Amino acid sequence: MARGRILKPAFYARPAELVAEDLLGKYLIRQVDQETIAARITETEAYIGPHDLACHARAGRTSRTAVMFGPGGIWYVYLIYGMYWMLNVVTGEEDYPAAVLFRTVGTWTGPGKLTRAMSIDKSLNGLSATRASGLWIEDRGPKLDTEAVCRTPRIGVDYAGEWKDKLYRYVLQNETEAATSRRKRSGPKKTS
DNA sequence: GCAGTGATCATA
DNA sequence: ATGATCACTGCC
Repeated sequence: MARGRILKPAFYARPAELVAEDLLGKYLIRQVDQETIAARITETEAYIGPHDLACHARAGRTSRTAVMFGPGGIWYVYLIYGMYWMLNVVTGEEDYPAAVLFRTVGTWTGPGKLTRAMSIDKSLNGLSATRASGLWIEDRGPKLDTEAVCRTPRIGVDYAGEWKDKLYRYVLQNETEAATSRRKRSGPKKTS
């Protein structure tokens, strides 16, 4: 049963950038038979609409992308490289295709590893993320004061022209990690 | 650095 | 029907 507040459709019926950032620190809950796994969300990516050349919906509505045109708050799950299930949640209003990819939850780094660990596959495609059944997301309290949101370009979208550099990847870090990232980004300091 | 693996999509 | 392309991972 839910130990936190289940995120409602209104949470998802917003632009993907906002949903992607707000999902950080929430919990992804998987229930199969009597077993429940809960994992904190620490890395997401936003695919913001048909004009976003990294978004699957750039080619319009196809059988694969049809669920992206559904209402916010349903799962979009697809197979990549013949091996890995990618978990996304649809965002925005009905008929506007956009989604957020789950890239890291709990201790599983990488979108393919988290779906394998949580037994997530195509059978969840198109189902609701807003009911305590199978797979859903809960708010179990605010982010820690020691945590910060870092934005970077998305992974694996080099083909997307100007869209490959947009800062649509969101990572939840503690302050120490965030400071290290900032230092790396600004380059090594001159010492003499 | 690159192979593995299969659905999806454009082209025909 | 065929061939290219992947929102990845693990091993070299």
